[in-house]
Amino acid sequence: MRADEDLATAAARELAEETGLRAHDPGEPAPESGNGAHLEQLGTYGDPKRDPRMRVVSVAHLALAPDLPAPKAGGDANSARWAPVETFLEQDPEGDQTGPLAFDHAQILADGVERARSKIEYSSLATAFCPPEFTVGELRRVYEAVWGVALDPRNFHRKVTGTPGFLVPTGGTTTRQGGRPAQLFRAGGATLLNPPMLRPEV
Amino acid sequence: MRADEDLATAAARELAEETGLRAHDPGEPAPESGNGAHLEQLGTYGDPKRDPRMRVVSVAHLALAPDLPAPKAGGDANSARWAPVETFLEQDPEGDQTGPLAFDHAQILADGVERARSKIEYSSLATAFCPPEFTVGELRRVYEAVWGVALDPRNFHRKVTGTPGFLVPTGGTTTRQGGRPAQLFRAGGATLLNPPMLRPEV
DNA sequence: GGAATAGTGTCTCTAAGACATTATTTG
DNA sequence: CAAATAATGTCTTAGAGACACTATTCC
Repeated sequence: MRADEDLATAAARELAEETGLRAHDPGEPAPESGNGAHLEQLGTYGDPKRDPRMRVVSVAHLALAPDLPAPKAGGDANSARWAPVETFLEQDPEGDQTGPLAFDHAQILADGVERARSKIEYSSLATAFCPPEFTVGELRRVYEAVWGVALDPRNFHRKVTGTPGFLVPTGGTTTRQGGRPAQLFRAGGATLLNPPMLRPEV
Repeated sequence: MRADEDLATAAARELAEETGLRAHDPGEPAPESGNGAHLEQLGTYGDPKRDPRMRVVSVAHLALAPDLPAPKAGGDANSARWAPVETFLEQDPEGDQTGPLAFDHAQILADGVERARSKIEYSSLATAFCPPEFTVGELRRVYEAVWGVALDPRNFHRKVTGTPGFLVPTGGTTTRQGGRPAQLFRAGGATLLNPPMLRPEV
């Protein structure tokens, strides 16, 4: 953090420096220009033994974004890259604790994934994973990817288009390959979904 | 924080020093002995201007407890006392920002209240406001107090007793003044309510 | 008996889950 | 036409909201 920075400002700056993603303020919808990432504070990790070298207190943040520009080398993280979360969250069959992430970062990542899974149930935040204009099918694939389940396309369509303020039709349609064109939507003003979209029980 | 303390440990120690409340680990049910407070991290506040005197980053915690022992003077907070949240969250009709709490503490308190209101929807955490054994009516009054609404006693009874793992009858009954004795329950093992108990829309 | 509180039952309506069908494009 | 994807419709059932009634205590 710099001397004149808020926590969220510092997180947005670091995110931009290492990934090129520009974050917009939470609560506001994604900007028209696209590439705007939703950024929110996740939690603070301060166990005195989490980094054996020295006492470090980390304020973790979670970003949701539709597009992933090539990460920029340099800055704090020379080896920044994108990877699926499963790469780092697989249960180690041996049971030992040597995962691919340092310190408690696997726990932080798991907390972030759970936050995302939980938040898209009760909010319209899944649209943060979509470009400014998107189809119902694209939004459904966001839910399916985040939750790791398959959803019924017909019930999903009925649910999201029936929730007031969730989706606003732009009038446009997609040109696709081998299929009926889909209506385009953008995120509506609603931030809280009522009733929520509960993930199916396992 | 002390050099060997986790964030939660330090918060629990400060809470005990100033209020006498003993916190138990989150995830675990309240201890039999009673007086155990649920404690969880709320969020971290680090705006460089939040305290004009110096740069302070505060990790706020939220505690839920059934009993409120007399706060102990001494320690950091000489004037510790219990008060209803409304005392500090009333909207100032004048519109100026001079509330009774210092710095951004009104915002932190508002965030904590919203966290509590939201969490008792999807979890069995409302039992943290109850003593080890309690009645359905007591649990209902917790919901009514936290949400600030009136709930239908009959629908509430049906809902909470019908949710598996939420309540476990102890067999005992209360002795009351002028009314049918109520069954006593303790918190069951379930932590997540499915389906959730959604607060009524306003 | 009357007041007070606890607990059960019934009806209605919303919404989710399962599933069939129609619509519109490309090749 | 076949294949692919989008969109709408129907039926069933779980569960929330509204409301009436019965049960058990103290006064």
